[in-house]
Amino acid sequence: MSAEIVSIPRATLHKQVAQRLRQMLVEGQIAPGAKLNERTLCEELRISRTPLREAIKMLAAEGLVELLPNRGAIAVALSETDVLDTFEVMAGLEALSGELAAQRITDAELAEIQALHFEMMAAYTRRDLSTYYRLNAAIHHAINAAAKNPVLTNTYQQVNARLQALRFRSNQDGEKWQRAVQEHTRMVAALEARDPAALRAVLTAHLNHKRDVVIEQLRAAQLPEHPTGRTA
Amino acid sequence: MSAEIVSIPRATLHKQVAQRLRQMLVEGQIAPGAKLNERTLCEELRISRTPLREAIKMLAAEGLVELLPNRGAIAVALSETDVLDTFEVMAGLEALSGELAAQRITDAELAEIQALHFEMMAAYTRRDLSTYYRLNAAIHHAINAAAKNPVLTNTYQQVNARLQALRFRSNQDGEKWQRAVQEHTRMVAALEARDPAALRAVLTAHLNHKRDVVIEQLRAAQLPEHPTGRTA
DNA sequence: ACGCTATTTTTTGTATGCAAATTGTTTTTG
DNA sequence: CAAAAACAATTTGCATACAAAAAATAGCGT
Repeated sequence: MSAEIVSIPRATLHKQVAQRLRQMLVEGQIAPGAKLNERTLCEELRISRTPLREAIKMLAAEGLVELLPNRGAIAVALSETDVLDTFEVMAGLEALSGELAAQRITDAELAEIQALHFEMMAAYTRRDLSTYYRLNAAIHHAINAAAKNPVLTNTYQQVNARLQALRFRSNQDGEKWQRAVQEHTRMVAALEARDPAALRAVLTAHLNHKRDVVIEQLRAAQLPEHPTGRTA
Repeated sequence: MSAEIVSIPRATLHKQVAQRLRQMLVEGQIAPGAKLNERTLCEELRISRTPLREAIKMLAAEGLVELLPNRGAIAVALSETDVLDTFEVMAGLEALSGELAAQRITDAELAEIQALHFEMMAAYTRRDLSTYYRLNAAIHHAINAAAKNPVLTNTYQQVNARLQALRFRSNQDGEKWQRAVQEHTRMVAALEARDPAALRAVLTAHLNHKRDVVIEQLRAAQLPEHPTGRTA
C-alpha cells in the first residue's frame, strides 16, 4: 500500500539528514573517532551523496565532525583537554543563563521548574538514573529558556552537543550524586529568590563538579585497557 | 605561460569558498539581507555549484546566512533584538575570556597587550579611528588568546562574526570614545594585577557600553529612512 | 619471508544534468 | 484598466557522472 505519498516532506533533505546524523552522533550510534563513509550512509539513509555531504559540512561547522581533506569526515573525539575546555565554556554559558533567568523568569516558568525539580527528587530517591538524567537535562534546558535569549540557547546547545556525544551520564557514585542534587535544590532556591549572583555561583560550581565527574569517568574508561595484562 | 600548475590548492575548494564568502559577509561586500545567488557566485568565484552550496551550508551553521527552503540563502540581517541578544552572549564570553586570561596570561603576552594598548592610545590621541579600531580588535583578540581555551576562542569568533557583519564601527562621539579608552586602561591594569574579577567586571561593562553605542547607531541609521516625507 | 613498488579498487572532491519549485511576465477576463 | 490566471524563465534541490586522491592489494626483487 502506498501511504508515503501523503506524508509531506516538510524540511529539505539535507536538513533532515543533518538532524538524523546529529542524533546518531549524540546518541553514540556513530562512535567518537569513527569514519563517516559516504557510500554506506547514502545507502542507509536512502539518499544521494549531495544532501549527505551538505549535511556533513553543517555538522563540521557545528563541531560535531572533523573534516579531513581528501579523507572524508570523522566523528569528533574529544581529548581530555578538549573536554576541560568545553566544560569551561559550558560553565560560562550556564552561569550566564542562570544570571539572566533569575532576572527574567516568569512565575509559570518557575512553577514548572519547581515541578520538574520535585520529579527529579523522586527519581533520585528511587535511584532511577535514567529518569533522573532526563529531568536533569530538562531543568537545565528550562533555565536556559527562561533566560529568553535565543542566541544564548543556540550557542549553549551547540557546545553542549559535543559533550553529549561522550555519552558519559550514569555511574555517579552516591556522594557525588547527592551533591549534585543539593546543588539543584540551591538552584531552585536562587530562582525563587530571583538572585542572579547566587544562581550564577551555584551553576558555576555545579558545572565544575560535573566536569570533575566526567573527567574521572573518562580516565577510568581509558586506563583499564591494560590493567594487569590482557584479558583472560 | 602556465604558472597555475605550481600553485598548490592546499585547502579543499569548499573550504576556500567558505572562507571567501565569510570575508565578503563580514566586510559587508554582501549586505545583510542580500540574497546569495548561486549562479552569480559560481561565475564570480569560478567554481561549480557543489562546493559553493557546501560552503553556504557551513555558513548557515555558523549563523552568517539563513537558509530559506527552495529559496536559497540570504545574509543574516539582525534585528535590534538579535543584536541585543548577541551582545549579551558576547559579553558573557568576553567576561569569561578576561577571567581566564587574568589567571593564565604570561609575562610576554601581557607585555604585547601593553604595547598594543600604547599604540591604541596613540591612535586615539590622533583620532585615527581606523588604526584605533584595528588595535582595539587586536587587544580583545589577544586577551582571548591569553585565556588559552580554543573552544572559547572558536565560540567567541563565531558569535563575533555575526556582529562584525553589521559594519558599525566608527562614529563614536568624543565622550563615548573616551570612556572606551578609559575602560581599556582599566583592562590592562586588571591584567597586570592578575585580577580575574576586576577584568570580568571591566569587560562586562565595556561590552554593555559598546552594545549601547551600536544600538544607538542602528536606530540612527534606520529612522532617517522617512524623516519628513519622502526624499525631494 | 620481508620490504618495496606497481596496480587495482575504493573513496572523496568537483562538475554537470534533470526535476520541482519559485519568480517574473504576459495574457485573459471581468 | 485592474485582478487573476496561464505561461515562461530562473533558481533551487537532488541525483548522477567524471576526475583525482587515498587505501588496499598484488607483484616483484632481494
